[in-house]
Amino acid sequence: MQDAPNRPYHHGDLRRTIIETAMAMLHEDKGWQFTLREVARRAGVSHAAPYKHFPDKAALLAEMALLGFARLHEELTTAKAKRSNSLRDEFFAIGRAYVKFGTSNPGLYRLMFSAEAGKAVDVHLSERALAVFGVITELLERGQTEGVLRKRDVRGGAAACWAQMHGITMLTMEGLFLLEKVGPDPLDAALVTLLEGLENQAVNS
Amino acid sequence: MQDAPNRPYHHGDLRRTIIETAMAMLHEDKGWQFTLREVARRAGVSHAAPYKHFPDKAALLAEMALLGFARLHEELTTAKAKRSNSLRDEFFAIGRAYVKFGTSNPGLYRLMFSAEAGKAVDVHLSERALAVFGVITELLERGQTEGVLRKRDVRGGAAACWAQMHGITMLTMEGLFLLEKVGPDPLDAALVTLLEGLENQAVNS
DNA sequence: GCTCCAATGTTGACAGTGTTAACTTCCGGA
DNA sequence: TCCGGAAGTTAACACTGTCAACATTGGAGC
Repeated sequence: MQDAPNRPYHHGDLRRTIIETAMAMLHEDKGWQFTLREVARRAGVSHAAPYKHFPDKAALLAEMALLGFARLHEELTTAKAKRSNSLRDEFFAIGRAYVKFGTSNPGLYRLMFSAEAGKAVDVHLSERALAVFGVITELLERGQTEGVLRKRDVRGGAAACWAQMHGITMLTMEGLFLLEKVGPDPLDAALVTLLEGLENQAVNS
Repeated sequence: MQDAPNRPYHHGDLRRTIIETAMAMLHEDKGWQFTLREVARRAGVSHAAPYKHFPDKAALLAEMALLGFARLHEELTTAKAKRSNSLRDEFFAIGRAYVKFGTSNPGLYRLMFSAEAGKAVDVHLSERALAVFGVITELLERGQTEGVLRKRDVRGGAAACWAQMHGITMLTMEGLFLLEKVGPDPLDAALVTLLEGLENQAVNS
């Protein structure tokens, strides 16, 4: 069932095909726009076929956004696993992985934070999106118990981290971090500043 | 010429009318989308009339984005002027003003950072956009010479500030700063964290 | 094994969009 | 006075998202 390659059913499992095709188009067209009809065309079905699987274009977008959060979460956790040394290393690893995800998939990242309808809130309250947020929260908690970070409402700190990473990612994606404006390595500069705002000043090696 | 109120010419000065109408629509429809034809309709002209003043819809958008940067710059400088006390106060005043601008004009703010075409870079290199960035840079420089902020490449610090404010603004606008996730006052928490990352730790009252 | 249902896919249509070309109107300078 | 060109209009083109009516077909129940 999950292996039959050709056309096991009527067409094959559309739904998956549609999502994959749409993802691919999101990747190539940097404009992060794609049309439902074009997706259908590439999938080799008629223009109305997608409506048998998604009530709406917005529904497809929402599903793709969820998928995006899953992938982002995955990348963050693998980045975190790779170096389990100091908290500082972990912090930078996660930060860079986050930004890299955005710059590697600008269309998808955009989608995740627009959602083209009042649905944004729904998507971000989903389990998968919260998992991403959880990675940050967890890191902060660990830092506080270790005494490396100053003790404070973790949620506020997480908000700061999230906003900072999101901001850096968006501005980088858009190509707005121009050398004249922002110096040679704005990403690291921003991460360092953020980290030092979180750190416990007493513990300074 | 610049005062004739009724219909001095063929219709009046479209161009301005078009921009104003589009701005108004951007304000009401939270979807930050508007159609050129609807703009023309409201302006009382035919749907092709705007093309005598703008080669493209993108051109209109770009012009509106520029206008947005001018307004943002204005708000930041007035916020800065109001309290010229400590640098810390000024910092918070500017930060809050920035975020407030975004949340009060979500459609416009979105537009300023999307620009719907490769034109984003052009817009952000414009004089007006750079002026906004200059407000931040200036603040940091002042802080460094006063010794309140630690000495470092100002451009990096400005990048951090910009990213942080942009991130906070976007997430707030989108309604993603949900209490459960992020605590009671994420805006202040983020600003405090940012500021303390910039501060000189020796000078701590 | 046959029958019928419901899921899946197709065709054709509708309203609406951005954009362009051909046409009309009309102001201001020669 | 006349006329060029700017400003506005109309009509069309190729699209889009969405929906209703129709066709196909795989599998559940007899």
